[in-house]
Amino acid sequence: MTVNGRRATAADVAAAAGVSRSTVSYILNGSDRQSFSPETVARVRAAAAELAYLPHAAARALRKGQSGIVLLVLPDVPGSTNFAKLVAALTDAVRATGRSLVTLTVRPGNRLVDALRDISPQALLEVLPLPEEDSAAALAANVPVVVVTSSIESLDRAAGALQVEHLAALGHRRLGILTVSDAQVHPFSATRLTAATAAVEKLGLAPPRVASVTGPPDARAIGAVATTLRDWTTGEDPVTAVCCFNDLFAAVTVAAARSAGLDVPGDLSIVGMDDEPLAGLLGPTLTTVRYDFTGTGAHIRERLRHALDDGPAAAPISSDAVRVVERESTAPVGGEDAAGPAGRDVSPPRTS
Amino acid sequence: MTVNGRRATAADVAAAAGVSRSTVSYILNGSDRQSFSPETVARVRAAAAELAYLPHAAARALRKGQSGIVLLVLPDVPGSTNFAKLVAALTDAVRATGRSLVTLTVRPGNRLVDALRDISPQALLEVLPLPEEDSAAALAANVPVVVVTSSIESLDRAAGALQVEHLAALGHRRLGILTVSDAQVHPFSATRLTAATAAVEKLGLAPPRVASVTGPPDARAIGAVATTLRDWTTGEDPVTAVCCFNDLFAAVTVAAARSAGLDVPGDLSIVGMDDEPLAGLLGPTLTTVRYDFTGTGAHIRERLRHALDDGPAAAPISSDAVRVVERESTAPVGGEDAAGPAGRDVSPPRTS
DNA sequence: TTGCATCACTCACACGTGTGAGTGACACGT
DNA sequence: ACGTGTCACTCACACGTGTGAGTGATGCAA
Repeated sequence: MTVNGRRATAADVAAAAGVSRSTVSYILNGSDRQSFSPETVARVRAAAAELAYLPHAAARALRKGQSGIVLLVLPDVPGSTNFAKLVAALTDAVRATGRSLVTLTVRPGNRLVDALRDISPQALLEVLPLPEEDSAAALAANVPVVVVTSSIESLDRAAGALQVEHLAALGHRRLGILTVSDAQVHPFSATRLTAATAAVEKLGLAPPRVASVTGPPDARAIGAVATTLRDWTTGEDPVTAVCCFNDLFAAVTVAAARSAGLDVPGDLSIVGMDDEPLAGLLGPTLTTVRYDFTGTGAHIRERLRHALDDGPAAAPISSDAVRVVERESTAPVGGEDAAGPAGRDVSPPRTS
Repeated sequence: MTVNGRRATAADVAAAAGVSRSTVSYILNGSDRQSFSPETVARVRAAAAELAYLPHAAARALRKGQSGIVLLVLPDVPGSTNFAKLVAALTDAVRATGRSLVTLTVRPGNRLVDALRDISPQALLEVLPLPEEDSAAALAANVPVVVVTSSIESLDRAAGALQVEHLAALGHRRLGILTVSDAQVHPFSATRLTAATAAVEKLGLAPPRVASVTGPPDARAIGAVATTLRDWTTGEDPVTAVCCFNDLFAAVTVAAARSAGLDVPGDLSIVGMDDEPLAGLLGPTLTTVRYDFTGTGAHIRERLRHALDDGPAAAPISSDAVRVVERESTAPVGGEDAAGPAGRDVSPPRTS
């Protein structure tokens, strides 16, 4: 409610209830060091409700010395399922500590240091390394930075390994690994790549072929990948399966395979990552790796409590929150049927 | 820089420069009502830089009565390209008014009214209707709400019409329109649907068949759409082309057509919407409608200036920021070749 | 000298909270 | 009557800014 044009303050509530402003503050914040008669409490509560009183966040932050705002700094990446799922999990995690998570999209012309003049967060969550200038500003403003990337790392490691293990279980012995050179996602791509190569070694497979794609997943990329695939699949000891950085580039690889005259999964199995919604609707439907961020959310919650509320140090995160979604784009090595296994999650029903 | 454990304040800068705190404030804010000697200005600037002084956002907000924060309230929707592009455009638009945009993800257990205890935005941007409780809270907190949906509406209208016009230009006279019943996206789906039906009428086509899909784009949806397609394409005056709510459901429709024994685009042309990154990588690649939100950003900027800075009322938005991306899933009616036109944006190269 | 304007700067208040310290009234035990 | 303790509540400060009003010094015209 607004009282003569301005939003209601604690003083308005106090006046309406016939008590002092301190009384209002004590009652609404429920201090255990003060006591008030039940009828006063009721009167204050009623007045607050009547006026729809909401304490002014800036004033509260100034007085308490902490804002209750956790700022998630995101680069300006195109919408990805995993980021959306991650944001949802982090939102819940921050809420569970009694704070609020808001997201800042950092892009050219909108730097973190600009935003810090308008918002004073209690902590920063960063999922990708901040520009030097920005982390310096965070340091100067005395805002602790919690690096989410390190909490996801174990998931990425597990995911990279899962791709390889899945293909190895299907009998593939010679794999190709397709990574990307985009600097923005380098933390993820590097982790997945090293995990995949480590898994190859651990399983005793042949040394993998590795290639890196530059630029967006478009026609040019398809051409480039097609060239790579022709190279990989000719000669002796050809590659029979490819691990891709994500579902987008897996789709690129499918298209490239087609243009190179390779059947998927007959000649080449392809496994993606992230389980984008469209992955189950491609032809062939895409085998991929799906992330579950609920464990990550819990882990970040503990790390926040440690950093902000003097809680105990967070335990290492478990990495079993990642699993293969088996669809049509992978098949046992040497399998002559072009159909592949029926998709486990999504498959066109054959009902008449 | 932190001075004895706390972040530097204007008082620290003043002490370092040997002036009063007011002088620091006046110099750093560049008031034209006060004048200072050049050497004092230099000394203050140097001290501020030395201490990496950043004014406390909450204190500034409290004093000025406005926070400079614009809060974009987003529902918990899975990552979509259009939302990501929209957020980027809005970020720039808000920055152009000298404020900062942050995004709040509203989901069960994380209501706007909770967040408003931690953050006091100067304005709200809503892209989907807020729950009653939340808009009441915004009203009570005296925070103006700028409805983005209404600025996008003209784009949605143009997009819905474009789907129909594109198919009509290919000679299709009897269309199906596939919308969704998800309440969350109802503002968009409703606008696109009415625009499409209006375009059908305007072009003098046969009355369209309309169906609504419930639930996510999964196997169940494919089955349901397949049934619908069989109905639409049998009997006299069959449907030869379908407009879909977005690319996800267009992909569902492609899969459904395949399971119904229909060739795309030979028997049925399908046009999607949003130009998701994967749309150009499906088989067949998807003809779709692509949004450009730069005009929307400029419009929202003007509306913010009107609402917050006493600027003039914003002019109506132009709606030419939407265009068809022609790929393989649409073809002239009755065309017997299953290949369709070569994708204009993305097509697998046929080089050997 | 006096009056007045300009310059360079400082004083002091207000924004809306949260909270430690204080205060008057009352009850109770001695 | 008097000290002591509890109850119900209020006073007053501090958080860090932005800014209108004020102030002493200097210059300059009369």
